[in-house]
Amino acid sequence: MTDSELEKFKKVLKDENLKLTPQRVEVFREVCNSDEHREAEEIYLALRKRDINVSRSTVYRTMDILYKYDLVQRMDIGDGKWRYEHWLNCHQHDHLICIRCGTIVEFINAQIEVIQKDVAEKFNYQLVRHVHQLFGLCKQCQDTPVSVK
Amino acid sequence: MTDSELEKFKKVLKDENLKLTPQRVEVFREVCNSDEHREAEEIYLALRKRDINVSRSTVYRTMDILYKYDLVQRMDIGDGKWRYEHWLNCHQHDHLICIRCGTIVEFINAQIEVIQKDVAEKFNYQLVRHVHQLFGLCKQCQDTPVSVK
DNA sequence: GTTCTTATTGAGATTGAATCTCAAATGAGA
DNA sequence: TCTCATTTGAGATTCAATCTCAATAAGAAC
Repeated sequence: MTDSELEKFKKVLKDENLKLTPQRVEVFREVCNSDEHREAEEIYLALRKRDINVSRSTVYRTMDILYKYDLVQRMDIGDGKWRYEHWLNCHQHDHLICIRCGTIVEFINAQIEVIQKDVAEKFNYQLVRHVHQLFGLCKQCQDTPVSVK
Repeated sequence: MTDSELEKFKKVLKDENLKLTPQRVEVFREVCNSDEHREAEEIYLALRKRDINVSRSTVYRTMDILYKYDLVQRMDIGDGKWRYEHWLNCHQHDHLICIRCGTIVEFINAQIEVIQKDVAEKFNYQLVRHVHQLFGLCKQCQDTPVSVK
């Protein structure tokens, strides 16, 4: 987490009449300092591991704020849990997800964006956001035999 | 539900050593006779409305079977509930979803399929399935002012 | 620095979709 | 018709997420 990132967060809190608390800063720091796509629980555990005491409730609540004000992005891969990633550079991207090991890779494709706009226009929908996820087996999982117990 | 659809279902049950019960047939009939994208609970309530007594448990369990053997398709639009649609014609399609009224429209775009394959190949992923959802406002919701309470 | 007000925190309770449990009922092969 | 493994139904359980509320703390005013 750079100073400018922290400043951005402070500005959001100020603008929204939310208080700058050590807990909120620590949650934001934890999210900024990782490129993974993590669940709230994982972020909570990572904080505990660093001996930072923030309750589960506060992690969930802070993630809501970060998401609402576009400081994090979140995704749902169909298992009932939100995964969060920092959104500091804010470049739109989609995801490739390994169905065996769970590895998540980001990809960008300009063509698809154009087609999406065309499709929405064709159906008279005013496009707001999209979810585009490719599920498959990553190279490593293709090459690893499934263990039989 | 046509006779041939019922036969297909019977064949699946037979092949998988599952029993043909009236409850299973009624759940399958209910799903076949609607083009909506419904939750298990909605399917359960639709059955009750027709005075067909099938428990929630059985609806959930039957949907699992139908999904597993490709007799229905299901989707997750991020609200924690599976929506099911019959899969009798089995043509792959994606969805446009209105974020205000919930209307779901299907679309097909051959170009996107090609790009998806390219992306997966580029990252050495063996593509298995994908989720592609466009969220926005449908024409009617664009034209309807939001009521203020 | 002190006071005051209001937002925030933490712990545990609650929610809701989905799954699990187990006794009773039932399909379907012999 | 008999037998037995499968299925059903009702309620209990799971689990991520949200809610509740008393105690705590931020930060504005002085």
